[in-house]
Amino acid sequence: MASSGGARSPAAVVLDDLVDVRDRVAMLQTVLQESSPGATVEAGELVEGMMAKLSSALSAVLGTGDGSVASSSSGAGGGPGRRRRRTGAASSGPHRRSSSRGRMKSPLIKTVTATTLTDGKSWRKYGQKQINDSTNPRSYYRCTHLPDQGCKAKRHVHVSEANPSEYTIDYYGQHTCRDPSTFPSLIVQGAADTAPPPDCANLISFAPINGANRAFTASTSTSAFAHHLMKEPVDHHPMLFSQFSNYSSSPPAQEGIPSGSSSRACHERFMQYAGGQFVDITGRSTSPLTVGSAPAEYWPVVGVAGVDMDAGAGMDSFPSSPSSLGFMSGSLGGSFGNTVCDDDLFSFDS
DNA sequence: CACATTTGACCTAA
DNA sequence: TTAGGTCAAATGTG
Repeated sequence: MASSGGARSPAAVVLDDLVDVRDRVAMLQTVLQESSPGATVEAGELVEGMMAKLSSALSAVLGTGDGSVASSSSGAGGGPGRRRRRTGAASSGPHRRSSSRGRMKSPLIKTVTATTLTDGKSWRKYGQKQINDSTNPRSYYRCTHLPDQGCKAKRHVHVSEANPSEYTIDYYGQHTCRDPSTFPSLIVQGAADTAPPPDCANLISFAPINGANRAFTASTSTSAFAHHLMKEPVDHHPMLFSQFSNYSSSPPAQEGIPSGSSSRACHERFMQYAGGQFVDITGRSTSPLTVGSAPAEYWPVVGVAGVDMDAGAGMDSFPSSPSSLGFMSGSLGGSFGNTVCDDDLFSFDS
């Protein structure tokens, strides 16, 4: 990506990258259609999701998106102030909101199944609903930082019917907050230990947190990637510790686990973006129960480019807002560089 | 007291 | 009309 283009605007760079990725995905889709039908179904769904994601991103870049930035209603500017009287709310006019409720929601970013609800982010439950086709209720969470930072990330959680000990979590919207506990730490490391197969271009790999057994598993739609994404437990890298140790952390809130303690947040994410491909990403989280963080595809590229598109829900790992990627400052100018691979690398010399 | 969760009402898209 | 998603008062918890 912005290999040498210091002159190009970040948006342009991102746009090019997204277009490129989309094209690649399209090609992959074509290839898959020609391979075995069995594996194709899943992969096909994955590709569809990716394409949707890319389209969404492109729309955002082009300014044609749904304007997830239009935070007029979501309390970004400070949630308070909207009190709705229960009685006669709808008819009493003032409290009625036309488009700020209901189905206005961020696009689904990711669906994962996990044995714990801890994903490295701080969530606040705002509702629970018995869903028609499910025996278990669905719980609604939004980022704890919605009021103070306007973070619109949400997630829907419901107990897996197939396996009650697991949760199926749908992530919506991206985290724009700067929760220290989830502040991403990116590092490019040699792809040595977890080199994905060559056919896994644009692959992001997240290692399970702490090597703990509680790890996200791939969702139905992304299981194809799961194997690579959750590859292996990886130790945190000292250099990251030192580099980001200034961020304190607030432990992620989790169901049944009050977020009170505070500790350092050593959230680490490693990724490598080389030659237009994400080679490897590993992460570590602080919470003992934590699962790894991030569900697979967090589109770090978005963060790099600073495009505010809905990339990662539950985005524990890759806040896509430029602000939350401060340590990558300088990268926008195209100076991705000091890392292992070629021009499309994250810069850490903040 | 501050913040999180619960829960029924409200709202909107399908 | 219904189902899903959200709001916000009430309640719980540290």
